Amino acid sequence: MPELPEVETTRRGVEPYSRGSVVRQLVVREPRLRWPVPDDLAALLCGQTIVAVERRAKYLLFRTAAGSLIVHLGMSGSLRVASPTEAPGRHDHIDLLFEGGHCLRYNDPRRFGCFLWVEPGRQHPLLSNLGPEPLSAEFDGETLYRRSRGRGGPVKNFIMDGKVVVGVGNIYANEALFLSGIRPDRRAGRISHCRYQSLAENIKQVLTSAIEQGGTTLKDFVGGDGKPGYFARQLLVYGRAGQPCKSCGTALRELRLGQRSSVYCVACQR
DNA sequence: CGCTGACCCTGACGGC
DNA sequence: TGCCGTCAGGGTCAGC
Repeated sequence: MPELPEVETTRRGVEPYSRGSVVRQLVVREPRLRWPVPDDLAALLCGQTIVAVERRAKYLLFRTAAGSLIVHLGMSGSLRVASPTEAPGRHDHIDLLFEGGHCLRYNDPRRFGCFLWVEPGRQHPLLSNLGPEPLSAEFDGETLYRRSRGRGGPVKNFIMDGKVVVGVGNIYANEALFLSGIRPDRRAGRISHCRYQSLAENIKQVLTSAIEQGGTTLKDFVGGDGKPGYFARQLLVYGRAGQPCKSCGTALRELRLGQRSSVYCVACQR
């Protein structure tokens, strides 16, 4: 489920229920996530006040004076506000219970996500070596151009490389490349500065508008079914192989790059 | 260092 | 109805 907009939507959704609250209990029903949930995580968290909920790449960071809880939603994870009286369902692996009775419930069928801990002032290995945030000023066409020189792999893999820029998942990589008229299999090192300028702008654009759309369904998401605004999105190429290009009508083609499906228009993208 | 492919896991879907 | 292969929005890691 989660690409960066979903994670940011989740952050905004859970923040009002977490910040300023004291953790009463952590209930781990299934510790076998991408990495095992640390045995002492509950002990470390209990009694701590969440002072901030931040996001770095697709990681959520729950800050406390004693350290930070790191949450990743993986491919199929979600975090929502639940009532502790509500019986946990299938794949509801973890509950974070607060003083005052509310609860954040983590569901993850595929268990590619993680719940980890990092000491204050220290950098978790998973978070070191991450590239710039796509919506920050330090990410631009220049960044992409410079880092792409000498690289022979497909541009789509390049922009999905977390060391280059974080948070560009498969959906938005496809969408941004379409908007910039760049074929996903073009060699990264052979694309002009000018086209990278356009690509960086479109990455920002597509992520920003997706976050805004996520925001429109925020209320339902937090209180209810745990589905952010994914279905409200209008996608131009992702998931539309064989269907006509919305710009020129040519049937969209699909190819696989790095085991991930890539959809593009042979006429609009070069 | 850059790139490729295997792998982690469950569930949905299409073909037979 | 069931079985089987394929695919799914994440990312790490080993090996070349």
